[in-house]
Amino acid sequence: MYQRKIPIDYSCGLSIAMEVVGSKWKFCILDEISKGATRPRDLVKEINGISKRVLQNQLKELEMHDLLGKIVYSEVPLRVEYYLTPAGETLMPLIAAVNKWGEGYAPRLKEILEGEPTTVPV
Amino acid sequence: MYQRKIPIDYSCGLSIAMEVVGSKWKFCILDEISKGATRPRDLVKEINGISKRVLQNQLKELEMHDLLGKIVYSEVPLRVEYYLTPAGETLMPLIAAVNKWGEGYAPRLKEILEGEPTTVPV
DNA sequence: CAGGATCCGTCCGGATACTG
DNA sequence: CAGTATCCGGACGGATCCTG
Repeated sequence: MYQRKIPIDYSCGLSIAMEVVGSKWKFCILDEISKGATRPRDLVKEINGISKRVLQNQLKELEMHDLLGKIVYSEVPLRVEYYLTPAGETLMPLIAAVNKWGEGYAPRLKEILEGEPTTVPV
Repeated sequence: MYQRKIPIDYSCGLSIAMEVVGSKWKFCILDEISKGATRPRDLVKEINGISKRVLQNQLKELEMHDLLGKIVYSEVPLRVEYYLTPAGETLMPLIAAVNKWGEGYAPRLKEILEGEPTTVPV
C-alpha cells in the first residue's frame, strides 16, 4: 500500500484538500459525473486526455475518500455507475468556482503559451 | 522543454485551471506568500514536506504563468522576494474556499484513514 | 464493459555539489 | 541565500492481456 513520507497535517485545510482532490483529474471527473457521465467508458470519452488506467485509479481513490459511490448492475455486459455522495456534492460549488476562474484566466494563458507573434513568420 | 501530449482545451475552465494550479503545492505556496513568507527559504520552512528543489520548480512555473512576481536584491547573501501579481490575487478567494472545504472535510478524512478503533488496542 | 495484473520505458524528485 | 546541474532509484503511467 501507499505510505506517506510525512504525516498529514489535519489542522491545515489546504493540506487536507490537496491530499484528497489535489490531482490533475479529480475535479474533472467529479464535474463530468455531476453532468451525467456516470460510467467509466463515458468518462474516458468525455475527459480530454485521461487514460482508462488512470481513471480507474482516480475513481478508486474518490470512492475511498467517500466522494463517490458506485452501483454495480449485474448485467452482461457489466454496467457500473458512479454517483456523487453528499460529501462529493459539497465540492460542486468549489469546482464551479475553479472552472469560472479558469475561464477568466484562459486568455492570459493563451497569450503566455503562444507568445505574441508580432511579426508574421515566413 | 516540456511538450504536452495533448493540446490544451481553452474552452474548458477546469482544464485551464488544472494546467496552471493543478499541482499538490501551488495553492500552499500562494497561500504562504500571501501570509508574508516571501522568501524561498521561508517557504521551505513553512510548507510541510516540500523540498527546495520542488519549490524552485513550482515558483518558476507560477512566475511563468504570471501568478507570482519576483524582486531580486543584490545583497550578500542574496535576497529574493516573491509577491502575488494581480492575476495571483484573483486566486485568493478560491484558495480560501478550498482551505475552508478542507477544514470541513478533515474529520471525515481522519475517520477514513485511521479507521474506527471501536475497541481499545492492548 | 469494468477492472485487475503485468511488463517496461519515462519522468519525477531526493541528494549532492557548485556558482554568483 | 538563490538557483542550476548531475546522478540515480523509485514511482507513475501507457500498452497489453485476462477474467467475470
